[in-house]
Amino acid sequence: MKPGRGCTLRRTMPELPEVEVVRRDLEAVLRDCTFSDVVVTGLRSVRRAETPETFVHALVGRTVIAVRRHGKYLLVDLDDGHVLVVHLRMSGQLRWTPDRAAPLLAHTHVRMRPVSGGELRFVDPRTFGEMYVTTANVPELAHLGRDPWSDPLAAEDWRALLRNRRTRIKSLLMDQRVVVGIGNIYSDEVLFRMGVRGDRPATMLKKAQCIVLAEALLEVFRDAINAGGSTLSDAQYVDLYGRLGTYASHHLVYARVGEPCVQCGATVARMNIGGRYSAYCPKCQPGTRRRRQHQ
DNA sequence: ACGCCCGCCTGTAAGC
DNA sequence: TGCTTACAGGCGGGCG
Repeated sequence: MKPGRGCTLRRTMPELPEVEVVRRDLEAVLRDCTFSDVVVTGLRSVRRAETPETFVHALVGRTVIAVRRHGKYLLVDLDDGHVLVVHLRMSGQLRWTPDRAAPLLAHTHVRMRPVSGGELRFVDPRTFGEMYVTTANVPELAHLGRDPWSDPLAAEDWRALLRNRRTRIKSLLMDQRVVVGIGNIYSDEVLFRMGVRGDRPATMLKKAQCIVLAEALLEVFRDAINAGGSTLSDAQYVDLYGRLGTYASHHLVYARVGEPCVQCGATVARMNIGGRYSAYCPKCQPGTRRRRQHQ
């Protein structure tokens, strides 16, 4: 029997705003640092490397030039032209401690030590996250689309992207080959502001809705970054220092299933789109012909 | 070529 | 109260 859970959508995985918050702190901490020592205890976190030693050797003695971000990927530029790529996926965290003797959190898989002291730790219970060192052009990320924060899309850009796309709009927003950084939380939040249900075909978006999309996405990202990102009840996402993000309290639909819509009072509902749950307001985000059968 | 769906994992909480 | 089990999620790869 299928359990009727009312409280889904409570998982936080870092999306663009959360990764940007981490990037800023990470750059402040790592810039001009030279790694003296790297300890790998979780093999899965460095699974792309031939061996853990390969990963370690690529980092030891290297100095960090800058820390960039593309979508949900962190890109740490090294002085030899290589790039340390970090993806937190579902449950990964980067944590900084000035004290190397500080107790390790459970699921600490990689520890990176700058000459100047302190320690950067990669913590990841589900081990979906990973890190690897690659060449400057980062071929692994060549298939990814534009970053809508560092390279914002205008309404016309969105129109061009959505044209002739039969994909459901939510799936398209979350398709990292099209634009990077948008996951379940921020796609739901933006779709609510657009007044569009996530299962509508992307190609059906009108010009006015594209204008809202362009504006709402930047506004939501800006507010989320300023709030330190979204941390939900699982407290899965925290920043480099373990601090929680407060943007979840500003969510209008995500993780609010069963609660009244802030705009119209209708009950926030959920639907499955491409195997992912989506929260939406049945009134503010009207569907097409189909009538809802229950409730 | 493009859409869709599985597998990877494990903490959590529903359900007994 | 305690045990079992379904489930969420991003992404890569395989399938249709």
